[in-house]
Formats: sequence, structure tokens, C-alpha cells
Amino acid sequence: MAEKEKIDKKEHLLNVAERVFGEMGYDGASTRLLAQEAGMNMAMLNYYFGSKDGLLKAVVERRMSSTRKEFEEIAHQDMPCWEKINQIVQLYVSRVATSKYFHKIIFREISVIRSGTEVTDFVLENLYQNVMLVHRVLAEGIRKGEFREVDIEMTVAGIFGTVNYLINSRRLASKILKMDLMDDHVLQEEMKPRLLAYLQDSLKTHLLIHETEK
Amino acid sequence: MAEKEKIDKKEHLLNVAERVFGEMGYDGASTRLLAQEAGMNMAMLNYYFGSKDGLLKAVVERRMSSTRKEFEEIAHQDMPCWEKINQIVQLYVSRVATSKYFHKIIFREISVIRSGTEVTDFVLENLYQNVMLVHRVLAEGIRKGEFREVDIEMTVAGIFGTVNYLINSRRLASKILKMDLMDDHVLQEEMKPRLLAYLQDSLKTHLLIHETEK
DNA sequence: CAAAGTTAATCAATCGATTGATTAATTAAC
DNA sequence: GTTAATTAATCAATCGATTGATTAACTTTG
Repeated sequence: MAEKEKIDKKEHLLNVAERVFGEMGYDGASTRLLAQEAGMNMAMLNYYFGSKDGLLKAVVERRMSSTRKEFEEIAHQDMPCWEKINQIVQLYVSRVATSKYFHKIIFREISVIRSGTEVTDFVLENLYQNVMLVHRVLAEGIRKGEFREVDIEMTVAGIFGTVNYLINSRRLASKILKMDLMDDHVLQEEMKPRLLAYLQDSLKTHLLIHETEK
Repeated sequence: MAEKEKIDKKEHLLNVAERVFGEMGYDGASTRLLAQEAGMNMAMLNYYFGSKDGLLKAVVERRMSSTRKEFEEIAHQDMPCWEKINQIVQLYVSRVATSKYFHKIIFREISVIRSGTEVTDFVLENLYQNVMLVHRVLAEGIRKGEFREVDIEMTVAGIFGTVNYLINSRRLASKILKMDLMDDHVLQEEMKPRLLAYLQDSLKTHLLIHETEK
């Protein structure tokens, strides 16, 4: 029973921290607020994770590793490259939509210089592996004559950048789409399919060789 | 003479603050560090701008207004929509490449919740106007039959998101492009033309109606 | 022109508040 | 009864901001 509760409480803190870090940023989220939002004494934070940075590290690590494996599974299957890209994009959009705060955190982690932490390196290395995976699929598609000879790095940036922009600037997106707020339901039921459709359409027209060019 | 020196010093602090805010984030940049980097007493910060938030506000405002006008000039000219989009993208990439820190700041401002400031609203309103400008050009192009019937909002997100991603995650980009560092020279001479070429190619294939569809 | 008066610019020192982290004491669990 | 979990209290350090004093530069006055 104690074991169960301990895990639940740690897990709960991780969930709360993911949201608060995502909303306020690392420096903006104080340990007191984190503990308060989680409904526990702030000493528990250090008891569980050693430090504030350790908490962020735990928040980041528990998600990154699992996602990596899913990406690799798709990339190593035997199917047309277009199908691979399609599935990767689908998985990525799905992951981002269901854990928006997490993706805010990791994007901020690679765009802001925080001094004296190892979290950034971990994030950077993992993102790099993910990006290179897409990179290789694109290169393979071009080599096989399935894709046009596009700028691979820019195409990758186009995919990740578009998704990232929509998720990380929800307030701007809400304004544009004339919604007073964008809750999780709208994100899942409206934004996600539209984003997916756009990416597929955009990539299809950009990557695939048109009839006129044949 | 005194007037000249005063302006230069304020301007100098604005420049330094833009870099430091961009590198470390608002909460990550302390007033002491800001003053130290600018080589002046930290009381000067409050003397000039009232508060730390006032400094950020000044940093943001001096750039946003001017860019807005340039965007509008292009949009209101009499030319094909494709040419408008082309010029807007060109201007935007150029602006971002020459003031990378500033764009880090405003993107963070709309993605992080900072309590009790008015800077966010200012940024949000200005970005909204810029986005709607592109929005209207795209809508016009579709109405005139110049463009395919794409998802306008997503297309806009694709443009701004791609540029934003490349600039705000330079460390990841460096890793992908196998550069140990990405200095301003590389950014200007390599990244910028590649990004521009990609966006034009991507938008062309996505927006313009292909021969096969006619 | 020179002395007195006035303003803006700059500084070191310090304010109260908050930060992340730690302690020692207490409670709960098995 | 021993270990693990939890708490309130407290730590030094740093935060943004303000103070009163000092300097420099310009204006006014005689």
C-alpha cells in the first residue's frame, strides 16, 4: 500500500510539474508553487528528485525515451518512404496533441540557455535522434526516386516547426481561429485532424513527383 | 553632447537586453546580469525604464511597430497574390535572420504565462495583425483562383512555424547540419538562402495549382 | 565672465521579498 | 521498534527595486 501510494504521489508531482513548467517556464515556476499545486510539502520535491533541476529531468526523461522507440519502429519497417513519413507525422502530431506541456518544455529547453544543467544535453541528443530518423527516411526516399530532391534539413524543420508553432502558441492560434479558449477537446477534435491533413497535403505536394515533371 | 550620450546608453542597454532576454529568457535574466552585461549600474535600468518589465516592453515595442508597416506595404500593393506571399516571406525571413534574439523573445512571450504584465497583450495583438495580413493574402489568392483551396490557418502556421523553429533552436540545427557553432555569418550566408528557397519551393508546390489538376 | 542655482545622470548601499535547499522534529508504516 | 514518509521552520543566496548622496552639465543671475 505504501509502495503504491508513494508511486502515485511521485507520479502526481511529475504530472503537475509538467503542466506548471510548461505554463510558466523553468525559471518562472518556483518550487513552492510546484509543491502547492501538487498539494504537498515543498520538501517532498527534494526528497523525491533531489532538486528542482532533478524534477525537470525526471519530467523530461519519462516521456522522451518511450517516444523514441515508437519512431524507430516505424522507420525500420518495410514500406514505401511516403508511408513512413506519413506514419511518423501521424505519431508525432498525436504525441504533441496529448502532451502539449511536455513539448513546450523541451522546445524551451533547446532555445533558452540555462547554466549548469545536464537536462539540455539530454533533450538535445534525443531530439537529434528523432530528427535524424526523419532525415534518413527522406534521404532514402530521394535516393529511391520516390521523392523530389528537396532540401532535407529544411523539410524536417518544416514538419517539426509547424507542429511546434501551433501547439506552443495556442493563445495566438485561438485569436486567429476566433475562439475564446482552446481547450483539450478542441485541440483533439479540431486542430489535430486539420494539422494532420495540412501536413499530409503539404508534404505530398512538396515531396512527391508531379505528373508534369515525369 | 549630453543628449547624444544619453540616447546611446539607453540604446546600448536595449541592445544588450534584447540579447540577454533572448538567450536566458525573461525570468532567467536578472537585472544585475543585464546591467553588468551592459556595463552600467543596475539602478540605471529602473532609471531608464522604470522596471524590468518596462525594459522588456521597450525592447519589444521598438521593433514590432516598424515591421508591421513594412508588411502592410507589401500586402496593399497591386500584384499577383503569389508575388505578395513571396515578398512577405522574403521580408519575414530577412527580419528574423537579422534580429534572432528578438524573435526568440516574442515567441516565448506568447508561449509562456507571465503574470501581471501587459507586454504579452501587445505582442499578441501585433503578431495577430501580421498573421491576419498573410491570412488575407492567401484568402484573396484562393478567391481569385490563383491558389488551391488550402487550409489557410495551417498554411500560415507552416510559414511562421518553420522560420521560428530554425531560428529558436539553433543549437539543434547546428547539430543536424554538423556545425560546431552557427554564427551570424553562417546564418546570413547559408541558412537564410536555404530557408528562403525551401519556403518558396514548398509554398509553390502547395499553393499553386498543378498542371495535372487543370 | 564668474558665481550661484538647477537639473539630469550615476553610484554604492540596502530594502523587503522570494528563491532553492536543508534541517530537525514528528508521524506513519510494517 | 526500526525504517520510511512528511512536516514546519529555517538557511544562505539572490531577486527586483529604491534610497540618499555624489557627480557632471547646463542655466540663470549679477
